[in-house]
Amino acid sequence: MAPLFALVDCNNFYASCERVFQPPLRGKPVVVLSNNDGCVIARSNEAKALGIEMGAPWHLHRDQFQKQGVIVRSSNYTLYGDMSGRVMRTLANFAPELEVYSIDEAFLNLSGFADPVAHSRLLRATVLQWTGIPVSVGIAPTKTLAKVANRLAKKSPDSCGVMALTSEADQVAALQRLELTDIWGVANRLAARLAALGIRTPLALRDTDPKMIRTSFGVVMERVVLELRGQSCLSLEEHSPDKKTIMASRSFGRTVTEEAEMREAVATYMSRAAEKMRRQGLVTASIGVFVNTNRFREQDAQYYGSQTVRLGIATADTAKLIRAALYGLSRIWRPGFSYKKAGVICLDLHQAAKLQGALFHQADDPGRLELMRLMDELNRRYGRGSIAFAAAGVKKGWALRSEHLSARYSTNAMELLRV
DNA sequence: TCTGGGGTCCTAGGACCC
DNA sequence: TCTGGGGTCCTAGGACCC
Repeated sequence: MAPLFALVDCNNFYASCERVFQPPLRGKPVVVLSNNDGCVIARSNEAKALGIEMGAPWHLHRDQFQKQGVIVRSSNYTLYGDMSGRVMRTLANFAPELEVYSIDEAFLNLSGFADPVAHSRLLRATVLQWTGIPVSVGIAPTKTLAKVANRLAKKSPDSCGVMALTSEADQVAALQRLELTDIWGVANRLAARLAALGIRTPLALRDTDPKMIRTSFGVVMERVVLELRGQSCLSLEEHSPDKKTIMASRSFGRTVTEEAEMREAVATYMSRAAEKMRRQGLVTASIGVFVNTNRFREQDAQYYGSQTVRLGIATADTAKLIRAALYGLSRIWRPGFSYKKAGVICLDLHQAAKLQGALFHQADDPGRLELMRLMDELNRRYGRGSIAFAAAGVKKGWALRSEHLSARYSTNAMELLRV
């Protein structure tokens, strides 16, 4: 069956969430600000009409907003996460397969539906009724074209929030109404490089030889071209894969100059990240710590420090991770700078459940420590990659100790050592 | 004698997304 | 004084192995 995707996108999501709980905000220009009330991260249509840009720093616009009667809200991510869940659960009633793409977007598989437009109108009305959130729907044979359709559904008042691009003629007409940077996967840098080759519009990109694009821009851009032509390269991903990294970072409301204060901040971020990690059933054997100064203050001395710390044993234990993070911080801390931001990243995440031997949870057990010592000895004596363990597809030292220290392999370890 | 070439791993950096 | 917080994927190049 020919693929047919619908992209459902919540309109001005954070601003719409605020309105659900404060109906008087309806019809008024509303903006939502980032952490520390730094900059604008969501705008109602009325705010957009006033020319307020995404990312506009609040401190530069505070007076203007006041004059224009713009209503300003600090962000409330718990609320938005909860509202997102309600929207997604509602959408799940409208398609056999659903991919939650972001907090405010989902792809639906509508292939085989007799009247996808009517279906999407019903979907739209239901989501509004059940959650109070207005959405737009774009329908097309590829995800990239569904994105295009969605954008046009938002732009065209007469579409009533649903736009389908099923025929090639419709697709061509739609692409003519957009800029290159409106295309999913094309931002300023790539648009500039494309323009240098004379490719200045979405239609021109669509009509460029994909092989040539692949040579000059790589496989990602080649897929964009094919998808614009109606050839589906990106499939629906129903099950979101495990995270590969987890980050916790913040900009400070004011600058930090004392190491003690920075240590406190890093410890807080680390415990936050560890919490996230445990909630997702993951562990890490490697974390990154970074600090940096305020890049907007060009008159200040700039510094960006980062350090990766390997733990040896994968864990989600907050205390162990904090110790490691503070060690990392001590390596990169330089006195004399005004720090603006810091954070930690959990790298190379693994599912705790898949790690055999429960080594990670009982690393203090003498028997297990002995086995680990044996494994280290093996590594030293035979070299990495030369023993049976490596043949099992083990990539890293710590993984060798973790994933393959089951009963089966530990027996082999003893035998190898006797040789 | 023949001094190649494929494969993997790691890191850094670039580009994109919401 | 004041400018967000997350993520993903790809590529290039060097080290190393066989």
